[in-house]
Amino acid sequence: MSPQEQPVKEQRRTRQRAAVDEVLDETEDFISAQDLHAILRTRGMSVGLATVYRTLQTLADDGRVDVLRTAGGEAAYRRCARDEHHHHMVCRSCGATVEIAGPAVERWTNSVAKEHGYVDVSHTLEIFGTCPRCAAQSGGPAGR
Amino acid sequence: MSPQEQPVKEQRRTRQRAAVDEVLDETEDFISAQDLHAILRTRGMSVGLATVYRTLQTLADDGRVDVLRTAGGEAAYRRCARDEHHHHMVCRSCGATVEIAGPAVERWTNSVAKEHGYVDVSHTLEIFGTCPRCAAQSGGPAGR
DNA sequence: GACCTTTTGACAATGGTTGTCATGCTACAT
DNA sequence: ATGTAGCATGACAACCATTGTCAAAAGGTC
Repeated sequence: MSPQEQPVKEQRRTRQRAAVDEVLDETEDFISAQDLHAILRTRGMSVGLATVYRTLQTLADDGRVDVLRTAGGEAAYRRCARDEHHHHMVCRSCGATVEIAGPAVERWTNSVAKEHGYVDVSHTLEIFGTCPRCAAQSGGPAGR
Repeated sequence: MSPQEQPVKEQRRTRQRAAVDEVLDETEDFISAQDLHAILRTRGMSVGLATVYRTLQTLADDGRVDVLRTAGGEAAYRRCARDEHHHHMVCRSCGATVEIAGPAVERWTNSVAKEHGYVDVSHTLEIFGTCPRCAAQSGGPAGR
């Protein structure tokens, strides 16, 4: 309902944005602005921290990357493979991410919203767990 | 699986904790540590900000309050009415909160997790929208 | 190349949250 | 009631992610 279709404001192509884009392309899992900045530094491509923040924010606003708040309150970004709305299941130890679509959940949230008269609803849903690989490593039984 | 049942560490009862508890009891919606601290000040019950943070954190650790990260990354707390796992639908403008239980969602997340071999899963789900009252006020049609 | 805008970057500023540590208070034993 | 031990408190500094500032640099155009 009312999906303000701003055709994504035209932007200039700069070395810095290309660099951020590149890292996002190569990175499978969620990454924080700070980490991304650190990686750029490592590669010798010096980009201002503020610029990284601005670039990621712009990408997020345009829906070209997914944003996720970690438990610590930091923002993490990730290039989304699919355009439609979807969610993520993230591994607590290695960060491996699985994109998941849940039509059922979408329907459910909508019905709940309608039931209570809420309009213009959105929602966030993230699943955290331990992926098979990490589970296998850190000892099967004897949790910790 | 391994629900580390720490019987809630015994704690001393202090004036400050009682004060925080009281505010939580009276507050229907999510409230940030800062706001809670401000309220205490208003009432003349001076409690250190650090103490408010510590108290809320402890309560959250013990599962006696729900924690929610706002879009801005701030933590908001709320006494949960029900003990079992549940979610919230929060109004963007007035903060009115509805507690909702979604057995279907729980089952869905579990099946998704199992499907991908993830174990020890947890999840966060929050719904944001505009409650009927606020929707009525801020003009029906002509969004903004 | 000249020109106008957008973008960048270094750094300050902000704002929430946590750490520090001397002092205060609770709980419990005397 | 008094003493005692140790957790709790509070004032403030320290942190850390993020945002604001603004002059200098780069992109796009003519």
